Amino acid sequence: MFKELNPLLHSELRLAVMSVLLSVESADFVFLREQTGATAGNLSVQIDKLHKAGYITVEKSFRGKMPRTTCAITQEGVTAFEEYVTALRRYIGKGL
Amino acid sequence: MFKELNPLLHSELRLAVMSVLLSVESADFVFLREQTGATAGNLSVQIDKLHKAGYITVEKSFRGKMPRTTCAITQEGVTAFEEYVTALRRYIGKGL
DNA sequence: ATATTTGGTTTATGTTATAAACTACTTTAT
DNA sequence: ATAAAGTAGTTTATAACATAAACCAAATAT
Repeated sequence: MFKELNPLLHSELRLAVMSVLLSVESADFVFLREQTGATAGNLSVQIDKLHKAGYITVEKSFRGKMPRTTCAITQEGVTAFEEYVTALRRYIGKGL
Repeated sequence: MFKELNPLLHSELRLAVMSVLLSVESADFVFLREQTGATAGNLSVQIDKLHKAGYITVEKSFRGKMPRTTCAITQEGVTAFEEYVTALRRYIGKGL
């Protein structure tokens, strides 16, 4: 009856990160922190989990002398997100 | 940008329970266990949380000599669910 | 009589989310 | 030149959560 909700996506912050990345092509750490309102620590951890799952890419570079972390969603991430949304429908009904 | 997702509802099993209760008027423990596929222990705990939050009513009675637990969603529960779904929209976009 | 099933609850454990503390470095003010 | 403050994160400690396993009480089947 109820399909499992991908636990990697069923997390408020990770879901927010994916949501932002779906709409912007790529985003750096600071932008994600601002958009999601998360603390840097929490964001760092959740980015790592999404990265290890293969749902996002993470590139470290320098903007001038300052470090910079840039994230983007992968095709795998897009697919996983879509499947999550589909599964979620069962739970929340036609309402959404 | 992202509204908080009510943590009481942002749980796979509690969401499934609410989903069932939204569609059936009332349901007993066994029915909920069957529909959700949850273990009895987990279900017991989650029903308790939803009850304490005022989202569902829990009535204990006997069917013959066997105990029976019957649950139903409250108006408060319906409202909370609807708000959860609304908030969720922000995260999952038009996709759903 | 004893073993199994039913309908649960309680408790123990592993997982998760999160904040707080920390690292490393840069910029700005003195 | 040095100190103070800011930037961009990571690591770690803790609290909350989900879940399974163990348990209880009564009924039913063997």
